[in-house]
Parts: sequence; C-alpha cells; structure tokens
Amino acid sequence: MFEVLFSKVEEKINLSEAEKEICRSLFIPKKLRKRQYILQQDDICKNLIFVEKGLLRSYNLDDKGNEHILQFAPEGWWIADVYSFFTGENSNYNIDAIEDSELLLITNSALEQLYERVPKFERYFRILTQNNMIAMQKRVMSELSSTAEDKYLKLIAAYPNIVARVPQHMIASYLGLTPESLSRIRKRIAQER
Amino acid sequence: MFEVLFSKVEEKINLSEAEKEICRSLFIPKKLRKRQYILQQDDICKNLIFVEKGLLRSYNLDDKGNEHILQFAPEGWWIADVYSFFTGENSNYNIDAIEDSELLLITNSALEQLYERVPKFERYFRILTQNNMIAMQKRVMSELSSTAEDKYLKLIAAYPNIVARVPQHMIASYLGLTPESLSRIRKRIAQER
DNA sequence: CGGTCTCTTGACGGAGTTCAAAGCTAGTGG
DNA sequence: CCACTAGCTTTGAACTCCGTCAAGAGACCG
Repeated sequence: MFEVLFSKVEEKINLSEAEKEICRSLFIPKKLRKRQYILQQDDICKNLIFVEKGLLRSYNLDDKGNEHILQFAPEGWWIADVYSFFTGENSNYNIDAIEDSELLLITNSALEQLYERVPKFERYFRILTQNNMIAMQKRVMSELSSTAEDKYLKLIAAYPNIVARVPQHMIASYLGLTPESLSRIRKRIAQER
Repeated sequence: MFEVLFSKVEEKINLSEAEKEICRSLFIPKKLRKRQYILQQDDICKNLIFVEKGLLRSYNLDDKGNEHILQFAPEGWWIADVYSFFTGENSNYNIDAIEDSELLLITNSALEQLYERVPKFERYFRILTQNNMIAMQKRVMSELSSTAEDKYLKLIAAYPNIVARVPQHMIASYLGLTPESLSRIRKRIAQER
C-alpha cells in the first residue's frame, strides 16, 4: 500500500526502515470509488491526500454551476485544498475520484508529528510546494498568453497519460473551455494533418 | 535599510539581534532606478529579491512581443524567477523597476548559509512558498471562471494600492487583456454608476 | 516646448460561448 | 447477453466579448 509513496519520497530524500514505519503509523489508507467525494465545498480539508492508485481531481463549482478543475492527481501525486488544510477555513473545492482509487491520508497534526520525528520531511514538502508553485506560475502564464488550441496541445505534450484517462469535458474544464469548444478544436487539429 | 525585511519576517518568526546581524551580512543591498532591469530573459536568476522600497514587476515577452506580467512586488514583497533560481536554468522572465526602488538580494549559497545558521528561516520560506502557491491557485481559478470585468474588479478590491501605482496598460497585461479592452471595461464600469 | 509614454475611441474581425439537438458509448440490470 | 439509460461527444446557428489596427488626444519629463 505504501510502495508508491515511498518511491516518490525517495526521489527527494532517503528513508530508513524505521522512518518508513513511522510513515505507516501516521498515514491512513483509504479506498475511494469512482465518483465518490473525499472533500466537498464548505467542508474543511482535514487531510493531505497522496494517490497510491487511481485518479482524483479538485474543482470548484461557480454560481452558474460550471465546474472549473484546478488539478488532476494520478498515482504518485498529492492533492488537497492546501488553503483550507492550513487555515482551517471552509474549502471552495470539491475533490472526487475519476477512477477507483487507493489513497494515503495525513492530517495536520500527524504531519506535525512527521516533521518532528523525521525532520527531513520538512525539506521534502518544501521542495514539493516549490515545484507546485512553479507549475502554477507556468499555468498562469499559459492562461495569459496562449490560445485555447495552444493550451490543449501543451497539455497533451506535458501529460498525455492524464489526457488519455480523463473524459474530454473535464479536460475542457481544466483548460477553461466549454466541452463544445474543445470538441471543435480537436476536430480542427485532426483536419490539419 | 533592513527595517521592512525584519518587520515582515517577524510577522512569521522572531529574530534575535544576533540573527538580524547574520541577515545584514548575507543580504546585499541594491538600488534600482525606474525602468532598470535586474533580470532579463535568458539570464540566470541569481538572487531572491526583497523589496524594501519601490515597486518591481516580473513579466514574460512572448513571440509576438507582448508582455505578460506574472507579478507586481511593492515594498515588503519578494520577487524572483524561482524556477531559474533553484534549477540554474535560463530564465523566461524579465524583472524591472516600475518605480525607483531599494532592494535586498540574497544568492542561493547565502540562502543555504541562512538556513544553516538560522534554521527557523526554513519555516519562514516554507510559509512564504505555501502562501504564494495558494495565491497562484486562486489566480488560476479566477482566470478559468471570471470575465475580464470581474477579474479587474477583484484586483482593485484585493490590491487597490498596486492598481493605483501601476500604469493601466500593465494592469491590462497582468489580467491578460489588451490596453484597449481594459480601457473600454473601465468606461463601462464608470457608466454603470 | 518637443517627444515619448499613456490612455481613449472607432470600425471590423475572429475565437469562443450559448442553446438546442442528435449520435455515440459504456455500464447496469433484467 | 441483450436492452436501456445516463453520460459523453459532436454538430449547427446565432451571438458576444475581446483583439486588432489605426488614429488622435492628453500628460509627463527632460
């Protein structure tokens, strides 16, 4: 159950068997069926979620009922509403499973314990947060400067596996497009070849 | 010269006089005139920049010569191309001064020393990065779900001081609009009241 | 006072949205 | 194993918002 987590963490920091045992005691395994929520808008986000297997997404429902997807999280990725998690404020996001998934959850207090007992995790999470920040910056710049077609092509190039596993209307929602527009863009791309 | 830095840092962690002295030895003061660059595209970003006084911006020039502003940094804010700073890769951003400014610079190796000699700075920068990540997430969601007028009104509400100090075409560039469009949006808003 | 920077206005065009409908696909239960 | 349904994708037509191009007017600085 912890294989993916350990292999991911060990890309950044080394873990002894004792430290792995601490992880096993602090993370809570959980299975989630396709379409099940693990966080809903107005709840408080109590856990950081690591995806061992499957695929999750975080998204916001606006006043008109439109979904806007912030993130996809396939196996090996973290997902949460970080704002709600750290402030304890209500969340503006929903997180649910796109595929049947296996997760590892860690609460804020368990995370504090983890920092205390295995301090190098501070470093791990600092790097993780840094990379996430940089990725978000890239996405902002891409939103500012690219056409819809461009953004779609970039997404395929960067995350072909995600695009392949996710319904097309969710890709549209991630790109800030309507499903109709994405369908037409794909048609145009196909014809150009 | 270090007043703003210390007061900002002390919002998150406490600093002894000895620790402040360490800071004074590791940061490099620098003045920047309006319109001067401190980073240009294809340079490597050697410093994290703290703004003691004045106003900077980071932006990217695309193939068509259009500016896209990622960030404004008035006094009390940090700015850098974090990706270039940490990886040593060439930067895709320009950073220049919108007003005459006074800065404090810290290199990567000085930062490492800072972490070593004043470990609580790890915590400070973790929180800083976290908050930046959350701010970027909000901006992405705003790009996905808001109209141009909405985004402009939100920006005024969140950072009235920045909007007031920055030329309007730069606000447009930050919002992903042409100057003409922003001008028309402002006219519409003015007429609606 | 002259030039550069900045903002505004107008006409036109294009990318993407909206609304509506129909075709396709995959999963579920009988 | 088939039939049915719900979810997903495609297509069309009309419309809207914003970008582009071009011109002019104001404001600030040297």
